[in-house]
Amino acid sequence: MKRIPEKTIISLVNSCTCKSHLLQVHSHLLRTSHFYNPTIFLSFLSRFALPPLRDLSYSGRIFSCFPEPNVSLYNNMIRAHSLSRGSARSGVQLYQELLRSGISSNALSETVAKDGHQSDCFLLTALMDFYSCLEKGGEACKVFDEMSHRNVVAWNVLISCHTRNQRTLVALTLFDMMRNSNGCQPDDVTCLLVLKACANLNALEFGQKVHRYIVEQGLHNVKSVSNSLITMYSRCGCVEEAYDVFKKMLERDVITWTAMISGLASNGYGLDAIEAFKEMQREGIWPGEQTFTGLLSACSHSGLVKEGRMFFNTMSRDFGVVPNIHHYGCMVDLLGRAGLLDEAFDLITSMRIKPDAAMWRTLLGACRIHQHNALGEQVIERLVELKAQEAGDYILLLNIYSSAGHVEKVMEVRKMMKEKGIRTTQASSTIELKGQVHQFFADDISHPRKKEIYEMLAEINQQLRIAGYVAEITSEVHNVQGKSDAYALSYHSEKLAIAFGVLSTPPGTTIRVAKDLRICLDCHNFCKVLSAVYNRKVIIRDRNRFHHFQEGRCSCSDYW
DNA sequence: GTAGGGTTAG
Repeated sequence: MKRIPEKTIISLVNSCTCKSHLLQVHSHLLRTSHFYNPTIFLSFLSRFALPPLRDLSYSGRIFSCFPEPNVSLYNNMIRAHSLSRGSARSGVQLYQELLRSGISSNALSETVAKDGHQSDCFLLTALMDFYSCLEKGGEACKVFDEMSHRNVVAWNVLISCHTRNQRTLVALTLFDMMRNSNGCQPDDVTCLLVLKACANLNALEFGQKVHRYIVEQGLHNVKSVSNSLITMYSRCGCVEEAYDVFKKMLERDVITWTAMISGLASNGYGLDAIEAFKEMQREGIWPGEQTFTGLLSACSHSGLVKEGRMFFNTMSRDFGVVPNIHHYGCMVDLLGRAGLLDEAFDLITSMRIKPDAAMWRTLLGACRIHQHNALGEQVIERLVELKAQEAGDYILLLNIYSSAGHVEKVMEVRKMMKEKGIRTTQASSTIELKGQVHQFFADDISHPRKKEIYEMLAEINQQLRIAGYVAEITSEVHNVQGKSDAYALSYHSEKLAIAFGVLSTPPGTTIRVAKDLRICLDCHNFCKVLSAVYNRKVIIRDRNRFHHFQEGRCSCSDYW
């Protein structure tokens, strides 16, 4: 067979527009050993990685067929991938190849420098994102520090790297740094990244600052920025502000509506969420999978069993959205809270999807509300089978036994936890004052104003007792290794944060507290009575659920 | 061309 010249093959490869043609050329090359020519090989890689094919997994696979890839080839592979969207994600596979071949990931930076690409901004940002995906934030920072020219995308990649790797506070700092620098200023993408960080941190004041910047820069007409604002305000418990942004938008898409519906849902405005869903259809916007997650969670948060059932049963028929694990989870939550535990259990066992740990945990929470010991034990067994049981699950089981008065069973679980070496995580509550975040743990004595805080808490307790508040200490167990529960109960982290809030804000100011675990029944009652006695709105966010306390009432249909 | 908005149940 006549050997085809290299040039011809490359132009042939470049003219291929579909995968099957490329594969034909590929098999011909393998037969003639042409494939192992690095230049031809690279043209192949690029062809697969770039539009219109953009098949990164395939280019990864043919790359791993190459018998002796050298560092330069790896570098070019990253480059080929960097020229396509989602490059860094497939870069993870590439990284594993690198490790197997004995080249360290840091060598990539060196390679890029050696090959004279250090001024290539696109390649370096792709490299940063690549490190970020590998959770190697330090390496990403290093690349950023050594970049001679940083454009706004490089900053955004850095910010996204920190938010992705649980360093949300750093993301906020970077926003300030960018604004104070002489170089590029935050753009729409920077704003939505930072707003997401604010939403996670419950950092309302910082979020408001970003909002002001958005208006100053005229970015408020960018749809994605407005969508992020809606989420930020909702996640900080400010539905009115979220609705305000929503109302002012000139054009709303499915994401806008979903953000608004979910915001209303998590803040306890179930009926408004359903109303918004109907309005959305009147405006001719077609709902998506996530719209239904928001809608069903609205029903579960507000105890709307009939409505939830109706949406769940018709979503697939009327809107073509097949229920996924989140939808089923919302239904289990909805039925469980309503006390329909058997129905919830049947729903889980009848699903075509395999239930995950979170699903069983939802049911376990319902067993705890309705004190259903037998089912609770069964659910724990399922979690053990999944090897997914966590401290929080045993605490729930403890509370199920404890409120049913099964002292022996409580001791049994405690013993089991000790034997298995299960450690509980310490809960904390945060409160933002003048842009500064204060964190409290249970029985915390580390705050500089601890004396005033404890005195204020004692005074609050006294006032609330007069109003009829009785500390509930029998049914709630929170910390197995801790001191006596009665002691720990009166100094829960949220109570300390609230006392600090009452102490340091003028009368009538809303108190906003974020808690990382769930609020207990006693603290819930405490907040209810406090909102009436002190005439203050109290908003507690525990995980993703909001509790709005006002005039002695809470927005939730049940206590959590 | 590289970054990027809605869900994730307790």
